[in-house]
Amino acid sequence: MYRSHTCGKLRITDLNKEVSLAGWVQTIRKFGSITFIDLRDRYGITQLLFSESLNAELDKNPLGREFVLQVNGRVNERSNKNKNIPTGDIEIIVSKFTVLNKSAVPPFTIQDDTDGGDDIRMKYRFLDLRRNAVKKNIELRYAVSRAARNYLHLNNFIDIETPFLIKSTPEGARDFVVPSRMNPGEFYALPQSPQTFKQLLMVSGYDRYYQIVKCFRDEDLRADRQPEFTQIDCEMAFVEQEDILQMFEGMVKSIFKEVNGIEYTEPVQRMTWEDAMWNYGNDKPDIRFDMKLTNLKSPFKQIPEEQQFAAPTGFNVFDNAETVIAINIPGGSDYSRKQTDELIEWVKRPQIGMGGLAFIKVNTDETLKSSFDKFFNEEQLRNLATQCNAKPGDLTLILAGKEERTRKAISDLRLYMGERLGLRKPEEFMLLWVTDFPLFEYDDENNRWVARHHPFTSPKPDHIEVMINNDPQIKEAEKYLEHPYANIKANAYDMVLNGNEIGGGSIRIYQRDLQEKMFAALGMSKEEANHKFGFLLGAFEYGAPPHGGIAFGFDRLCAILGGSESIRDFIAFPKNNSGRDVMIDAPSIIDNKQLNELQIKIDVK
RNA sequence: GGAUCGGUAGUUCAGUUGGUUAGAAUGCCGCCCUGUCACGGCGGAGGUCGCGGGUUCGAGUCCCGUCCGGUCCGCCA
Repeated sequence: MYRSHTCGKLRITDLNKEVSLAGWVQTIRKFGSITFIDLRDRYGITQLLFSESLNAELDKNPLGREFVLQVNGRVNERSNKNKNIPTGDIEIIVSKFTVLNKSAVPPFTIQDDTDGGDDIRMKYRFLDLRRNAVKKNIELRYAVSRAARNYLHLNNFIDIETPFLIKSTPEGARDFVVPSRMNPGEFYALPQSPQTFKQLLMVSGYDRYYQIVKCFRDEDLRADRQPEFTQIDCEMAFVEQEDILQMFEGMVKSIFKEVNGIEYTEPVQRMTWEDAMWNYGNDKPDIRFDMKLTNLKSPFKQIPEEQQFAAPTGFNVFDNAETVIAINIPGGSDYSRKQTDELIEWVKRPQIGMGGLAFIKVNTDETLKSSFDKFFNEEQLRNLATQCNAKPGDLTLILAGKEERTRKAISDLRLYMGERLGLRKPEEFMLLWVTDFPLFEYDDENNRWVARHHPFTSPKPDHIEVMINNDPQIKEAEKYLEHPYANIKANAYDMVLNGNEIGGGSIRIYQRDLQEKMFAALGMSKEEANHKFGFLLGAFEYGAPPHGGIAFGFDRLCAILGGSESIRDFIAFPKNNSGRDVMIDAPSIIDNKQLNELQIKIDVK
């Protein structure tokens, strides 16, 4: 037996017990005739005391950090207690020790506050995982998984595995492909999600399915995006949108409670996509703080008469712009020239890409100062400020330009200012359902309409006719906002947590003819649709029930619950920005024998 | 595909206007220490300044290229 207890277990109540422990050497503190060693395992740290003959023996067999050590000894009360650790009242007086394995000097310190940078820690991820900071993330991930499974199990969902080697259907993201040796020249694709399989399971009568499952997308990465990532993938039959929203806000609340101890009792707020875009410039608004936008001019939506841009013409930046949007910063009037200049530089960065930023200060004495004073008289300025809800002491920021870019920029600016004002409190969690997404969006690059969510999403019943009766082909990309398709809404919904999309889903199409019309609307020929999705269309002929579902980004959810921006911290063995695993050095070249078997020739430029 | 920041000791970083022998902290090694827990004290070793080219009397520092890493845009749900 290697150990009777773990290194986190023993307390003052275990005094004088004969115990054995095994673990890794965290630190060695030598004092000539006695030596303290902190022994670490997954559960904690216990102090070992080597004295007299044992200490002499240590001198003959010097230990190092991260050596694997097994000891026998007696639990002793410390003369100087350490209040910082749970085992701090006791120590083990060692009577026998065995070095189970040596360790090379680790390239960085295995401590909460390590000296290692990201690069070296990823290369030696197996050592990084020994650190508390990483370990608690991995444990949190397991807690989230457990909470989700418990909830879903209690609600009659069953976990069914679906295949990883499937057919490539390049809609949306790029597929990872896998060559088939037995079928030369042919390839499997790794699933971007188990979408069609879970729909087939609904046809099969498994009316509540879930899976915590790896998905794969061959797209460029970010701090919150990995090529392989995990989803909590769910589907239900005989449900309407409302059933799904209820069921899954229940799940997320249950995860909050079990993982973070948060009682989220109030119902999750709802917002249509159009309102989200209009008021926040963003389809995943952070509603922990208000600061709604004031739309002064926009082709996106008809602005009601009473809210229309009251400012007169004369300032060409506003006059020439497609869109003018303002945001009011409470208490911002004391911003100095330097600070407003900084904001202007901030929006001019390539990532934001605006030409500039206009502002009006409403000073506490109600005098006005704007960056475009010379174009307007005081009354006009005051009207504009009032229209933006600016009160004495406020600063109103105004962006003008092309609709899409301006809306995105002001949304980014809103988040940036919220951050600066400390309104994005990390300890606060605010959920939101965004509903009624557009069914289609226009792909400028390929000049065609594509499914915003995916092609299995059902249109709002009122919009089916518009979809069927209009030709998707349009010639001028500029006109897409006026195309009837631009206004078709989907039975689709996203769950948003603190400005992050954590889940998204839809009520699906379950009739063959409507699904065929959907494919046609996306510019797919009958043959193409049959070739790609014939199995699904066929299944819909055999009693497909109404169904819908949702998928949660598991890694991201864990990261947010753990208070981190980066999902890499919550994945045991993540990949870097270029999709590489720097520890095992993948991907890598394969040898000619393998290539020959696959009948593949490499032609790298 | 694009933008941007970085690469100097095992590690994290500093290195001024281009100028003698490239520094600090930490880690590592040795000696001393009976109550430490970020132990302490003394001493020591440790560098192809990512790589290649250029400018210059002289390059860690300036220029060009390239590789690697971080962040973001495009892309992706």
